[in-house]
Amino acid sequence: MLSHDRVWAAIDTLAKINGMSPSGLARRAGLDPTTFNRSKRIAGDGRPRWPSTESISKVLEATGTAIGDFVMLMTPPAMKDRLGGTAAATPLLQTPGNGNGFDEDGLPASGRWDEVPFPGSREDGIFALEVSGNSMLPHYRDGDTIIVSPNSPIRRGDRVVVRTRAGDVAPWILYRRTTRTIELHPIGHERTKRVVPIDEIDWISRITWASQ
Amino acid sequence: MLSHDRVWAAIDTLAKINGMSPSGLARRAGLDPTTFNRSKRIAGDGRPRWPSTESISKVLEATGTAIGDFVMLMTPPAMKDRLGGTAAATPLLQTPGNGNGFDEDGLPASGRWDEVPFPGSREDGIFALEVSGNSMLPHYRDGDTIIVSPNSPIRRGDRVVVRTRAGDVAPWILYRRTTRTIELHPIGHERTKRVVPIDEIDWISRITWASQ
DNA sequence: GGATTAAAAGGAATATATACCGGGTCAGGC
DNA sequence: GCCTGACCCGGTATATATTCCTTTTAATCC
Repeated sequence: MLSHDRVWAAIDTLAKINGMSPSGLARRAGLDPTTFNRSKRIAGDGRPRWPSTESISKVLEATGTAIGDFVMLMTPPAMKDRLGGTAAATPLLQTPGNGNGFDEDGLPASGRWDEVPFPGSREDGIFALEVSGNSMLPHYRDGDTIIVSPNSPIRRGDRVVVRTRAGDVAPWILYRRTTRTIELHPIGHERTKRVVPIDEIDWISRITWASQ
Repeated sequence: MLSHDRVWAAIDTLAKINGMSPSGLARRAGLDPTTFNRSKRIAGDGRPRWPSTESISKVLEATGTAIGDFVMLMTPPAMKDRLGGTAAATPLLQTPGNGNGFDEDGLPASGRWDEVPFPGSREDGIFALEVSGNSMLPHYRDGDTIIVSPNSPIRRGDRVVVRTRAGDVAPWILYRRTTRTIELHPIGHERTKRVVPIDEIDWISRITWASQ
């Protein structure tokens, strides 16, 4: 989905990546420098104000940013520093579930990440998680590596990694998705299914591969 | 980037996917049914008119569509590969079990192979198999891709692909290996374990990855 | 400290997208 | 044929984003 604050956050991040302020970014895109002012993001009556699609288009054009990259900026695990990155190794978080390894934006915090040889440039936003414990047998065994692709579209039945606002990071099977909640089924036998309100979800990313 | 006609094309496609017309989609999203009319997409003076970001957000919300899916709809060759990454091509055999497609060394013979985006050149010997049928649930589902690496060392407990002299190609779990026989356990519930004499084995290769 | 510059707030004017309205077209049902 | 409903066009009114302008704040340089 597309939320008001994330669109604006993505614009701020895009400006920062390109070494500009929001007003500088607007000017560079041929817009009025005040277009992205924080004071223009919420109307006087509290109603949220959105940037127009055309303004977003101009900003992408001006910075040479692909729409997919912009989506990454809106998606927390899609990190800003990946935009211009060149490295090809995939970050590996070895101890999922403890809520660490990610910064407050849900991005992998540097310093806590190892790397694993798997294709996928930083632009893809792909990262890896190492499974600890055997609670997800028979699907994943202790030590298995799962590859997470934040930009892959997610369909019902897909295996996903979910991070909650509480900081839990765990694999699930996405079952039912409504506008307010998502239903997650466990991978493996030891856990039970959950119905989680959307606002408690930090991010969801699809699991595309798993080591055997 | 984000172009005017692609945004509108994506809205049309999104409507069609959900079995609606553009006006029906607008109504469903709580917008005026004429919002997406073709007559509203270009102003009288020829100036392009864009849907607002808020309208796009409402449409995604109403159809339960992720922003990533919408981007895919905007991308002309709606990339079908669900890998989400850029990767080299790996030979893919789509109909395992027929005994063909491999040369006498057990490596993929050219001419009969499709390709799938996964890293690994033919020099690595890496190839892919597409799972047909659900006999290996819950491990592999119909359509899953498994990556086979003939040069990886094999240990007990590993998941392997075995080709017999009879020409069968199938995934197994390697269990016990003696000088004369190997014991193979099934992947999934529908099959039973086998003890196979070594001389009936054409080759064994380890499964290193599986698409999810 | 004073000058300069960039950034941002806040208000008014303008530009642009949406809502609303009436009418035309087309397909399906009676 | 006639009705109904969905869809779309074209015009006007309204809502909303942007522009333009002025003022304030903050950082930098002299």
